[in-house]
Amino acid sequence: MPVFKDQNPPLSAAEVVEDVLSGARKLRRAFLETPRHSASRGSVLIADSEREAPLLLIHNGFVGASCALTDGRRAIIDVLVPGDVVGLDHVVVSRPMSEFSAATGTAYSALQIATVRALMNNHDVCLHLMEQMAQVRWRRDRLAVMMGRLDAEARIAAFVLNIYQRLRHRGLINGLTFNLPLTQEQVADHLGLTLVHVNRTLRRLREERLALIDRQVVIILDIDGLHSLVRGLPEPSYLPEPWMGENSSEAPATAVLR
Amino acid sequence: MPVFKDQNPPLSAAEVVEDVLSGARKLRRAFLETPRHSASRGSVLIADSEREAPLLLIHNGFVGASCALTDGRRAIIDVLVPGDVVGLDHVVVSRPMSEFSAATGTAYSALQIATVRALMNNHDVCLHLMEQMAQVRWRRDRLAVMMGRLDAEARIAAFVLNIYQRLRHRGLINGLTFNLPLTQEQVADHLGLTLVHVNRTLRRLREERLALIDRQVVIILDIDGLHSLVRGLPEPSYLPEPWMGENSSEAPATAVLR
DNA sequence: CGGCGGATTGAAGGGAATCAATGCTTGTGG
DNA sequence: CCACAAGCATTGATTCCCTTCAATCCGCCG
Repeated sequence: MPVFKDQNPPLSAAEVVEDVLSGARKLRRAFLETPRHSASRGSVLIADSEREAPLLLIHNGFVGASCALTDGRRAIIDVLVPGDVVGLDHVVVSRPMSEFSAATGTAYSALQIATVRALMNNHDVCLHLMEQMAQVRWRRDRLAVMMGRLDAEARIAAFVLNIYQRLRHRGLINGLTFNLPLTQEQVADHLGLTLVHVNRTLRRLREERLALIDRQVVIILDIDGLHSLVRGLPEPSYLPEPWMGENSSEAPATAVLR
Repeated sequence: MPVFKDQNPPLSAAEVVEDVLSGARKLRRAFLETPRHSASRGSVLIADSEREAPLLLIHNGFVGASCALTDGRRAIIDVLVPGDVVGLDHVVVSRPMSEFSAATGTAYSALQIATVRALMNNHDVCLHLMEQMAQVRWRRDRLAVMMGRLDAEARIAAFVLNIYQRLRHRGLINGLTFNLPLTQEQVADHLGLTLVHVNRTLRRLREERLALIDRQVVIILDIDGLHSLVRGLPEPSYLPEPWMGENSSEAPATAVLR
C-alpha cells in the first residue's frame, strides 16, 4: 500500500468548522429537495452569457469550466468532479467569466440563485459558501503556479494527483485507478499545453513507469514518483470535505453521493 | 483622449448591490477604527505558515501574494494595490497557501480574524466578503488563462492594463502614466516568465510604441494597441468598487483613501 | 571606492508549438 | 454486416518562443 500524503491539517479553520459543517448540511438538504437533472456529454450547463445563473451540485460526472478566447483558443480553468458545487460566485456576480459544460454524462441538482440568497440569511450557509469559494480559489492558485512554473510533465502529474486526491477523499475511488473522462485536448486546454504535447508527455509518463493514462483510464504506478515531480507545489495537497466529518486522514469507505 | 473600455456592466449582481455596498461600508468603518500600520519594502505582512492571520486593508503601496516552490523558484499569484483587502480566505481557511509581502513601503490596517467573524454576523458584511472573494477569484481565473494561452508580450500587456484599470477605477490615477513598483523579476514571477525575457519583451513593447515601462514608471502610449494584444481574454476588464457607488464609467476624481 | 541589487544584452540550447500525416475507435446509416 | 465518417490518439519533422548561462552596465548606498 503506497503512502498517502494526507497528514496535513484540515483546511478549515478550527473555530468555524462546526458552523461550516452545519451550513453545508443545510445547503445540501436544499439541493436534495430539488429535482435531479441530467445532461449529456458536451452539453452546456451554464452559458457564459447567462445572468442570474443557478448554483449546481454535481451528483455524477465531470464538468469543465471553460473560457473561450476570441481567436478560437480555449482555456479550461477548472475541472469539477462529483460532489463539487458549480457557480458559487453567481450569488454576488452577475456575469461569470466561464461557461460550464459537461465533460461526461452528468447528473446534477440546481438551486435558483434567489433561493441561495434566501438561504444565506443563515449565517452558517454563508460560511459554508465562503469556505467553498476559498477551495475553488485554492485550486485556481495552484493552477496558476503550475502553469507559471512547472513543465508539461509536472503539470500533468500535478493534475492527475489532484483529481486522484479529490476523488479519493470523497470515497469515490479506493485504489490507484480511476476514470478521467477528458480528451487529451481538454487536458491540454486545462494545463496550457497543446494536444500533441500532452500526448507525448503521457507517453513519457508511461515510459518512466509513473502512470498509465490511456483513453479515459488513469492507473497510477508510482505515486511517490509523481509527487516528486511536483515537489515544490504548495501543500496542502488535499481538500477538506466539511460534511464528511473531521476524520482527515481516512476517506470514508461509503460513497457520499447517494 | 483614448477610448476606455469601461462600458461593461458592473460585476455585482443587481439584486445584492445595495447589500454588498452596505457591508463594504461596515467593514471599512471597522478597518478605520484600528491603528494604521506600516511596513517597509520587502517585509512580510503575512507569512504562509501563519494561522488565524488577520484581514488587511491596504491604504498605500503594493503588496504581492507569493508562493515559494521548494526548488527556489517563486510564483507571485496576485498583486494587490491600495484599496484591496488582503487575506479574505483567512475567515474560513486556517492555512493560506501564499505569503503576502510588501513590494513597496506600505501602509495598512489590520482586523483580527475573530473580529471579522463577529462582523460576519451581519448579513451584508458576509455578502461583501463574498463579493470580494469573487473578485479575487476573477483575477486568478484571468491569470490562469493568460499564462495558459497568451505569449509573453500579451501577458505583460494584460498585466499592465489590469493594474492600470484598477488604479484608475479607484481614482488613484487619471492619465496614462502610473507607478508600478515591481522589479522585472517580480513581474516575471507573476507572469510565469523569466527576468531576462520580461526585459526583452518590455523593450519590444517600447519599440512597437505600445508602452514605456522603465524602472517603476509605466507610460501607456497606445492603449488600443495593448488591448488588441490581449484580444480574447475574458471581459469584463474592470473591477467594480462597491463602496464608490454605481457610476461605472467614470472614476471619481477624489481619492477614496484618506 | 567597492559592493550590491537591478537592468540590459548576447549566444546557445531546449521545451513546446506548429504543420502534417497516419492509425484507431466508435457510432451511424446504407 | 460492412462501409464510412467523425472524433480522438499517435507520431515525425520543423520552427520558434522562451530559458539558461554569461557578461556588462547602471544607479545607489554604506
